[in-house]
Amino acid sequence: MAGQHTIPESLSGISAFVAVVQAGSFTLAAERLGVTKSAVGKSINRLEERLGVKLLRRTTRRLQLTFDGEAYFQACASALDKIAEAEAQITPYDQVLRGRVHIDMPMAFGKRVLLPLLLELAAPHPELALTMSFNDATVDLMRDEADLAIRFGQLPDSSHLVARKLASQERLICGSPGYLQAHGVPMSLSDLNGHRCIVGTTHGPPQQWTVQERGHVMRITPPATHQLSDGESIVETALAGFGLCQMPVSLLRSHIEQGRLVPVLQAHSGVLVDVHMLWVRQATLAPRIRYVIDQLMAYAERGALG
Amino acid sequence: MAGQHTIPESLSGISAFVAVVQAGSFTLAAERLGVTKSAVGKSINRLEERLGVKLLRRTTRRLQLTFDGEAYFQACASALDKIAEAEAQITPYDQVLRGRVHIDMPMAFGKRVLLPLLLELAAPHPELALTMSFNDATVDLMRDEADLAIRFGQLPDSSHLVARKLASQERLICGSPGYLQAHGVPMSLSDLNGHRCIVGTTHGPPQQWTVQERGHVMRITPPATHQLSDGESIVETALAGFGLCQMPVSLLRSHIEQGRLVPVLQAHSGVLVDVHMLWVRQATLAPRIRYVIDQLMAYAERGALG
DNA sequence: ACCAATTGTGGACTTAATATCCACCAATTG
DNA sequence: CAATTGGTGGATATTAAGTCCACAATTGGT
Repeated sequence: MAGQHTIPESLSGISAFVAVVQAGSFTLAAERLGVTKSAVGKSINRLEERLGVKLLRRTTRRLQLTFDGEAYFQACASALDKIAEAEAQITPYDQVLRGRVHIDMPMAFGKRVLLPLLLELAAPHPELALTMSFNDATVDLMRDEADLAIRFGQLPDSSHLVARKLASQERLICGSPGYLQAHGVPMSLSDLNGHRCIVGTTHGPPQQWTVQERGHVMRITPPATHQLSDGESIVETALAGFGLCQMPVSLLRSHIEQGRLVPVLQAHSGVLVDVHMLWVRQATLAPRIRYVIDQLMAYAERGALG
Repeated sequence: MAGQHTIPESLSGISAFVAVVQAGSFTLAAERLGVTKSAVGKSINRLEERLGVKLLRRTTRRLQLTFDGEAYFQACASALDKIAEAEAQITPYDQVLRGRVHIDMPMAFGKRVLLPLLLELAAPHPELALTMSFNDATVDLMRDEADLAIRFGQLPDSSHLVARKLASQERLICGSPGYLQAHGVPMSLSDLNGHRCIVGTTHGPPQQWTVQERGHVMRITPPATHQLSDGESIVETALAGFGLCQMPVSLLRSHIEQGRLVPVLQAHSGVLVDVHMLWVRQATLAPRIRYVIDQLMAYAERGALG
């Protein structure tokens, strides 16, 4: 975002300078930094020369900041402070990641897409244990129930949650060839009223479908022949020829490729729904959780969740 | 003030890291930093190794910050920004200081004490010209009248002025031997009522004297036989035997040492008055002014203004 | 008032960090 | 499918930084 002007010419000497001011003497500063006083002196000389001003007035017994030194010190000290704080917050990955991470996922997407990836990322760390729960409830406050949640669609925006987008999924409306032969292929959204539709339940996958008409995204309520609380079962039901369903493309792709399901109303689908990863905002996240987050982000970047 | 925890282990690699994130690629960052991409890569590897976490996910074509990298970058970028800003504010002393600096000083103190020092500090810089004006007015708003003012006593606290203490001066009450022989030596503060006193004027040196009684500092108004607007003339008048005066010790020392003036009421004097240097707060002070400030502070530190 | 201790400086040398140069691999693009 | 672009890694070179002295200056103790 910002240009390159935000990078100082060099940072060498700054540590020494701040240390000296804080210590009040070259000798003590040198001790704290674990170098000789000579080294400290030269560092500061170099810094002063680079900046073109004197920073410290040295009178053998007492150190005093010059006019410029004062201002420069204020800036540097608080800057270093900030960096030190950031470094302190970083808990290095243990050589061995250990412990348990609980991930809560949508039923179908979780089993089909995420589960193999999670097993793969955990494999190199024998002491890393995973708890994977499958849950299609759109709202899950994960009160100590999970470390990580993956959710489709719009998010409950609460300030104590962190959300990261993993991918965008297209939702498709489709039905089995047998069903479409028997009931006809819908050509417009209003045609849906003559169809059998398989939808979710109140606390499970959405009961409404998201579609677009001439670029406008809208939600419609199709005639709900069957209601199911489990996304995977919805697909199964559609496969068995009991009606149309709208589901993320990742759950349908293999079936479509093998001709067991046929997309319909393609002009009205193509609406993207985001997949997010959520976790509770906290000062320091356990390394094992950070690891899982990072790896999932890496998979997402590679398009493995598409 | 603060401990040594405020200094990060090392700053090396941080510039490179921030540059890479801002540039969005190793190659572009390397170009901006004026080094090879290899160097940048290694810098960041070292940094990651030191911190024990990966900061960047490198996928050959696209860079992405890791969880830790994100947090670390925020801290580092704003820290470097602050340092860069501080460095930008520093105008290096020109090799040759040039221009004019106007210093306004108390009459007597300025002529006796400051003038030689100012001439001395200006000597190495042939192109540095000084304007020195002498003024005993206690309040001087120096509206473009001077770059620097030196003042005794309490300050007009205005937020757009910067004040730096140069020294503490003792004020002594004294009279000439002749006067004291004629009028007697005062032994208590109340004795002053029977004496002839030489004081300042409303817009010149103080009309009141500052004394202490059993540790309490108080201001008294002595019977003002003569009023003079010029501190130096006050001393002259006392020397001539016309009464007692209270003046800073630096203006009296030589006279006392030579026996031309004798301190009285020593138990009640010894009240310190601070000497301050004042200038108008501004973002960037001209180097020549900063130089004069710094040098005067240096003299003060050495006790040359005592 | 002096001696001793402490503190910053500077020069010659040494060490260690860091950059370069090159070849290589991986991913994208026309 | 070459050609181009972007990151990595090893061997080598270079430069930056630190050490180790001896020294000068200042101060505190007795």
